[in-house]
Amino acid sequence: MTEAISPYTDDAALPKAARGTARLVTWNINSVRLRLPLIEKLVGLARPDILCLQETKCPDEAFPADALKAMGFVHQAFHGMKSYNGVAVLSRLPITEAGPRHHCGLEDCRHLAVSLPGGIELNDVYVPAGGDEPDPKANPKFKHKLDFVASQTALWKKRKAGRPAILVGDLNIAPFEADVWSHRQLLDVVSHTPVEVEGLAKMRAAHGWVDVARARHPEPQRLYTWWSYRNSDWRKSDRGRRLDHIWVTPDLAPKVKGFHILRGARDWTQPSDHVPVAVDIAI
DNA sequence: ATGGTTGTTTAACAA
Repeated sequence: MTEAISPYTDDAALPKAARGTARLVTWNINSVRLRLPLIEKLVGLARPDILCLQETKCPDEAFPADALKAMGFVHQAFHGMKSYNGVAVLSRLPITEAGPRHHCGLEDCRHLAVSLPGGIELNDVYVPAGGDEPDPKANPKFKHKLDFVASQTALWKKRKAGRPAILVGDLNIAPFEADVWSHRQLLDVVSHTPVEVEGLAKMRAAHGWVDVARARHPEPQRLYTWWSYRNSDWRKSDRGRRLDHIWVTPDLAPKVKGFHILRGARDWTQPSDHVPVAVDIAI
């Protein structure tokens, strides 16, 4: 399963999905309404069968369902709110919503679970960013982040193993040293602190999740999916982090036939600060 | 060390 080649693609270099696979793309879109043209561009380039979005920033009654149907996503599940958060699963394949939406006693639109044909459960997750101060006592947003990850851990621990499942999304944690531009300089920066990394490791272990990116591209290969808006030249400084993840249950790992980080999207007009991440699975 | 940018909504707030 290991590949020495880079999973990064710029616009022209993205291969078609392998025969007999479905292509699933996850993307923190940072406003679905503002970036509809970018979704259209992604669809033309990558032809995803399923597109999982985070940070749609859009209440359900204002969700651009018709425009996305016109792009071929006739099956949709979305769960949004005003201004913040929001997740959506857009699909060419039939989906039915199944599973919990709420965590930490909040209805803050960070998790959607759907069933795919064949009974695979797909989870679209948006973990809280956690604010600036990595101290749960001083910073309620960081506490919420840790609590949310713990809630996910409890959920996956009690879920029966053996059923094929996929978990994707913006988990807002870069778990390994090669997932950030400087391990040493980010040890105290929310997204890469030891307590978050440990929390995410527990969540992963709770269901035997396979981290697709790292299974195919082990350390020390550096992998990022997010580059801050606050760098004048993101490509030159390359101060990225791997915050967006695709996890599969062990039975699905051998069915993963392709994995791509669409880095070129960071240079599109009015880009998201996250880029799309794609996986091709024989399902 | 600090500040750097973006989106939603309109001066903060979150990321």
